[in-house]
Amino acid sequence: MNFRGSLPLMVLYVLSKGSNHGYRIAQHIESESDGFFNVKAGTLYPTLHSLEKQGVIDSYKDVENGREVRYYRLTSDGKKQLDTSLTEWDGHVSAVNRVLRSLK
Amino acid sequence: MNFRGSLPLMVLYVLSKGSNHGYRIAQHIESESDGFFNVKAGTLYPTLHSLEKQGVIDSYKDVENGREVRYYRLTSDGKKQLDTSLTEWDGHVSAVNRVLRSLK
DNA sequence: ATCACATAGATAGGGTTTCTATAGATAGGA
DNA sequence: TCCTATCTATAGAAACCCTATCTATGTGAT
Repeated sequence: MNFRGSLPLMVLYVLSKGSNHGYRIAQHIESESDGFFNVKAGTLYPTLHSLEKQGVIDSYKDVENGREVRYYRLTSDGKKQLDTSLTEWDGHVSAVNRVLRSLK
Repeated sequence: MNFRGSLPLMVLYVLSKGSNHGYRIAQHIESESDGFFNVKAGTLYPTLHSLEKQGVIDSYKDVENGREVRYYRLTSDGKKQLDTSLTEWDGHVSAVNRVLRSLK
């Protein structure tokens, strides 16, 4: 798929709009990107575990349609991290685009 | 530095404007990105070697100011690859941005 | 009732990318 | 002569992301 490091950023962003569980986060990223991203379970869950380990998200179990699911929630560190990551993403995109417009 | 996979794209782009040697490619990317990117030798040369192995660039030795330097040149496969990579980069950026504008 | 599919979560193992660190050589200016 | 900029290169490791595989439950169709 090649997320180029943008998956954690998108996950943090989605969670900043409300706690959610893995499967739904993946679906949301897929639908909002118009199918550009295909978030596989094997990519998503290690990413969620890593973000939790970093302390930018935490999790709790809840019941959804009679089934136990794990909800993820942005921590206050996660909010700061999201701001930083958004700025870094914009900086990266505009830097690449400057190079790709050079030498015209 | 975290190039997020954009270094090969920028290298191919720079070479599409004319053959060049490693050190100059790095300098160009650094200056045109206004210093956002710091292209270390240990990142650049493995990338160049990898692109050459893929056949999208080739190289030859030349003399520059009385010194032997290795020039890199885009192959015809490299031109196609550059087009593909540019399209993919634009697609990726707009897909991420769609997700980052969602749930507003 | 049972079969298929969507939902939900997880890990193993590997490949690619990028990093830091290190090495070596030459040209030009002080 | 020595220092700095130029120029190329590899080793080793960390980070990131992939595919593949596994388990389990709820729901709708047949």
